Amino acid sequence: MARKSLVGVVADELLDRIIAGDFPPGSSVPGELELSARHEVSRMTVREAMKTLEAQRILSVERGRGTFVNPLNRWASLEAVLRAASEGQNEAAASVQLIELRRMLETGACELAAARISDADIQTLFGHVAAMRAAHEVNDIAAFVEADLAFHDLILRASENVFVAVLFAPLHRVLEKRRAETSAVPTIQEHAIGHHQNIAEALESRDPSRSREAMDLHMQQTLDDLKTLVLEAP
Amino acid sequence: MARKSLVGVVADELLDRIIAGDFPPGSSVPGELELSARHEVSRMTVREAMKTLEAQRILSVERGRGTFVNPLNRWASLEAVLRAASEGQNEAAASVQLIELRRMLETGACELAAARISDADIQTLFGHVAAMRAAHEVNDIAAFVEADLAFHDLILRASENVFVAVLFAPLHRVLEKRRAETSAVPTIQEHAIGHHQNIAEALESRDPSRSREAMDLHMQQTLDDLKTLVLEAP
DNA sequence: TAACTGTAAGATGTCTGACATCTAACATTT
DNA sequence: AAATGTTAGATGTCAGACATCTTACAGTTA
Repeated sequence: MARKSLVGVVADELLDRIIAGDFPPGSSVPGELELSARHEVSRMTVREAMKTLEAQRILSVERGRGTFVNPLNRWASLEAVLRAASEGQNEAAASVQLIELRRMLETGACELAAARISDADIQTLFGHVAAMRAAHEVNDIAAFVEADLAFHDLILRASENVFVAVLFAPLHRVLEKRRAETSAVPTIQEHAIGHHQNIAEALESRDPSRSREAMDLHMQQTLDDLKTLVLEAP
Repeated sequence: MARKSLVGVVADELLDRIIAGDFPPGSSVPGELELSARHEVSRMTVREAMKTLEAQRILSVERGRGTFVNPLNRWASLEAVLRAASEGQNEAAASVQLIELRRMLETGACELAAARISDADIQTLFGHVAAMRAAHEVNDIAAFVEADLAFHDLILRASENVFVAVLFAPLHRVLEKRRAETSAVPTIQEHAIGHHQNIAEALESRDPSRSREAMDLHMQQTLDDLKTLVLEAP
């Protein structure tokens, strides 16, 4: 594990304090000098930390006046918004909203892919499904998850829409660990295999709306799985 | 207009050179010292510029080794990806892909909103449609666009999904000016009014799939309008 | 020969202190 | 009362220095 630089630590701590409500949106954060004293680093280090938060539109720096916290809906970092939205008892709600978002992007990408995916890629999709079946047989969770991710990634790429991939990347990072958990349940694995098979067949038929529907059912199942897991968790 | 700081200028110029292909993905950018000489600024200014690009996942800085350009699909900034994707003759394709993305988010949000929007908000929606009609009568383009944007923003908020709003914000900024152009055509205004009316009525019926369909038709029309405009443009 | 080790070059990480410039509030002058 | 000057405090930029990490290479040793 890479040790974090001081800049990263300061940026994290500052973001934590913002999320904790120490500096509500619209208010100003302490001056660079005060922060450098607070965190026991030089002013330049504080400035670099600020720059990273400014690039994510979390802070607005105004020369001569100070540095201000932007309202949450202007933040450009999905991870930061997730941290803020997961505060308190909102973690479950945030998880559901993330799946909702994923559903929009994946069903949309699947609909586009139906008209654009190559024959070779379709065969690869069936290959991934076969790999999922094989992994399920021998109870190899890691291999199962890998084939699962490859399946979805391929559809994303087959949509030939760069921006979808860009917006999906942070979502992918956030949902990664949760997917490993859900995929550990054998019953859920079987459901997933069936859904993936349906999606691949729908894409093979080149029918956009059927493809979208197939992916939508899969997403609905994922959402249901998450809800039962969240509800059952102590 | 605010004059840009040196940091912003250096970051922009560096991003320009990256997009121009001077430093392809995977390769390293010149060292901080070399860049500070090239742009005639201090090393600290270069470092702060790098930090902004690193926060957008455009660059990866590795201590002791150098600074490297990430592949485009890891970039977290929609604006930067748009600039890169619009290079050469790809601008039209990029515009189409942006609309495709907008379609996914707006239809998804509309579907969610159908089950969550309040009665008061629905009345406000009809109010916005009325405002669009009034603006159309007197040919007030600015007022028309304002009501149009307010209509869509309200649906986004009514979806009660924070992350959708976060992802949509940069899209909004990018598409803002284009919408002003398309909204200037009277025929397109009439089309838009009809579609908005349908969307509001669909939401009023609380039918998610009907609401999604109504928004989808609107997005389809927007895409068609864009295509004819792009094709007709000299 | 092969493996280990020390050295040095080059890169980023951080610090210190200084000066420049912008903003806002206050004091002064007209 | 309005215009102007002053000042405090904030961010913007600079210069130079030292620390630390990575890599390559030469030299040493088994």
